[in-house]
Amino acid sequence: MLEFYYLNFIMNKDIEKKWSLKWQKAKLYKNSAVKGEKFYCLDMFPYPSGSGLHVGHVEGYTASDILSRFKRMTGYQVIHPMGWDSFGLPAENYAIKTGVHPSKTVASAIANFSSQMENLGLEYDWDREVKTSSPEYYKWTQWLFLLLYKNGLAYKKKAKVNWCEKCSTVLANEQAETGFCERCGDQVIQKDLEQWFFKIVDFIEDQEFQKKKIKGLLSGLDDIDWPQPTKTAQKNWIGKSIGARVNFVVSDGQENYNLEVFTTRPDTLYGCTYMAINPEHELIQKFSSKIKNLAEVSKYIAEAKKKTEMEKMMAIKEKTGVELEGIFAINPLNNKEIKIFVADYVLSGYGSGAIMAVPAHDERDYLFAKKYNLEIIEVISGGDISQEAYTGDGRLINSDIINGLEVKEAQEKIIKYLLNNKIGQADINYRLRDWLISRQRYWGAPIPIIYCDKCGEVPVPEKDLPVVLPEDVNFLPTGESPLKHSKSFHKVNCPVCGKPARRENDTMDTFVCSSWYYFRYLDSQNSQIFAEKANISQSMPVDLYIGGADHSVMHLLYARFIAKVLEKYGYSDVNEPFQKLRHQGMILAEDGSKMSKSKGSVVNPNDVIAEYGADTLRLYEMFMGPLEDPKPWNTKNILGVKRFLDKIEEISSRVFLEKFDSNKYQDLILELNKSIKKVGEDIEELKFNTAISQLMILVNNFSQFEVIPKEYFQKLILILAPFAPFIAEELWDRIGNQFSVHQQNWPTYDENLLSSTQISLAVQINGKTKGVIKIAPDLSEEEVCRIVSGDEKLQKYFLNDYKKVVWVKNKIINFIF
RNA sequence: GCCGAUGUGGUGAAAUUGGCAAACACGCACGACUCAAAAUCGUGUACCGCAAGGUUUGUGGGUUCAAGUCCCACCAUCGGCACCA
Repeated sequence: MLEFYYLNFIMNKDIEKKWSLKWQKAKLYKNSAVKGEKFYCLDMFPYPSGSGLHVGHVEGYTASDILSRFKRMTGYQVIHPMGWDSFGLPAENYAIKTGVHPSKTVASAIANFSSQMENLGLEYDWDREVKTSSPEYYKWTQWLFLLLYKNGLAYKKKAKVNWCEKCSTVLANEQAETGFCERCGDQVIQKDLEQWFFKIVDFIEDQEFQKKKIKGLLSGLDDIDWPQPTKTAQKNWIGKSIGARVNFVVSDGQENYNLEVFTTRPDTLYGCTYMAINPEHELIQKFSSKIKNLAEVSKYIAEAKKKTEMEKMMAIKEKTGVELEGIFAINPLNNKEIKIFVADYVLSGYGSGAIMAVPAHDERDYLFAKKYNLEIIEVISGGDISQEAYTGDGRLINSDIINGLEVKEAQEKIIKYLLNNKIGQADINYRLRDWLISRQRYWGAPIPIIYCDKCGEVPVPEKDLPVVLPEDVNFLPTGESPLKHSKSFHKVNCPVCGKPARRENDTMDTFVCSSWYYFRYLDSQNSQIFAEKANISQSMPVDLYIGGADHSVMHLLYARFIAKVLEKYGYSDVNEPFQKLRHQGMILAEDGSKMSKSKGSVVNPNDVIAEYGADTLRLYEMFMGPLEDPKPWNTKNILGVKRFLDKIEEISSRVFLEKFDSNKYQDLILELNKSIKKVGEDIEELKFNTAISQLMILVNNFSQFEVIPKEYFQKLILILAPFAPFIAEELWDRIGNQFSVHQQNWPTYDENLLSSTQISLAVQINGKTKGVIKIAPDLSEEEVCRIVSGDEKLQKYFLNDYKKVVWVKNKIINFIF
């Protein structure tokens, strides 16, 4: 008993510290010496925040850690790196609040994160570590920018951007979705600014370049093993619409103007009864002198501009607009004059910013037409347009040349007609826009462009990279880029003519930094190139990428885009960077809601480690449920896995070496073999919860024996090792084995033993299970029938003859009466 | 509104992918050890019933010898998107 307490005492902290020091010294996880197939296991690298690792990080990182360890034990050369997504707004905002320079807060956060990771026993290869805010890293982020720039994929244009007054910065569409700044919650307004864009739209479809076929962002999705919802989210985000462009003539009776509109329903063109343009459309300027009610129109436009996203959302049911009196449009099919409205339900960034409205067959146009008493012409039969718009299929009516056709045929015929008469053509539109990458912020990678009075926009020569982020910057937001006022930063001469020039003030979106980091891991020290192509060929693609579902769209889409750019220009030969992707589900508070600071329901992994130890935390999080499901935290349940580990430790004191009679251990041997198989298979499929329950069953088996042969116990320790690396190492040591358990091979199991074991077969009468019989595997139907009819308990069911037997070998026998 | 996911005991969950529903844990109850408590160990624990037996995977229908699993309709919860013509 005394010994037992002693064991418990030295568990946890002491052994954890002891072994992690030893592991570090031994550089256990460097795989350079190992032969065998590569396995690239990638975690989404964290943003090193001041609050440290979250239990959600622990979940994903433990999962990849278990798999990496298992893969290494089964002979793979595992690449399992970690790094820091250390540029970005949070560090800068924190700096603004406290006055402490971001480089300092980031450095201490990284120190904290890495020590937490070490405490958790995560086996990263720290020689590969990258930090996006270090000049050695962002040099290559800038190089990447230049690669895109040189190939016409990075360009500058004036654009309406989402602007947050409080943060004094441009926000990506994704960061301003609600109409309020994602970071500070302030209202987002629209502002016209010169901005840098990456041409992501060019990579939506497949392309050919120098006889190479580059698969696009859409078709590439077919080749990868990702959660279907994530693929669908990407597809929807890209938002491909197939339709036609139609030429409308806009006129005031004298002067004509050609206006093309995009539609997915060219078949409904005869039902077009008005046209609507967005409030910023150039048509208004063009005809300003001809619009009779210009004052009213201007007022509407001004109001529309002021609308918050919130009000716009409310307006989904209540459409507004103003007719442009004095001008009209002509439907090119029937030359009918139709009214033109300015309406804010028409988006400026999509298509040409103008629509042909078909109230009978479009819900939005229907609402608008009802409100303003506009004509509604039914052109597709099948609905009741006195009640609502009909968007389904049917035969065309009131449509001259396409009357009687089905929707699909009508579309084809109309497109042909448009083309023949030069009034339109087939067209495709995407919801995805080019990627706005400039930020008027300090804590990011500077955009490597120089402006010269004489030579204009000049890219920084590659030899001058990195363009170092200056330290002498007042990073308090002023409405302009903080870099604008750094003297040292702008002390530069034009690389072309040598005259004094100025640098670009903007920095890059942090998503640019995180779009290529998985390449850098493969050659993190290289100062000549972002990553040697040979290294890339050898190690890419990533075999498993684990990270939160919150990155389903942005990060993953941008990373795929950049990978495709690198492939196109010959720097890599992978098209899809992440072969398999899995998300860890969100860990919720005990009551099933999101963990929140204000409610005080956030669980700090440090506390759990302090109380129960790292192995317990790892095991608990993996035992909670399926990796991908959202799961509520339950402090009580931690005890279950804690007891399980204590039990193993207790058993270890009963391990002995002497000769033994294996016949006494038949059941244990069988369970051990079963477990080696099942745990291995479950890890491979990321089903850690069931792997652990099998380990528990096995341990319960062990605990029934007074004395336990070392041979068996050490196999248990081996299959436990990926889950609970500290305790496994400690017990491996205690039973007298050489350091380290983490350098051993995964044990093998006896397939013959498993397949020759008796199985239990369900016996059903009329489809209901009435009993179970134990039989040898692979018995025939006749033999099983004989056994069943001889079975005492089942005999009573066989008073009459049965009509039919359903026999599924090794599974079930069903007698139908 | 649209898209997606989920729904199984008091709780977290499992179910070889159409073949014994509730494995493994938590909790609870009772018992052992203890002066006592904690810890630990043992037994029980889906529901109804003393039992034989019957019922049960959000609801209603269907396919099948057999449905938690497949099909149809509906309901609830969670997550994402926001007028993309």
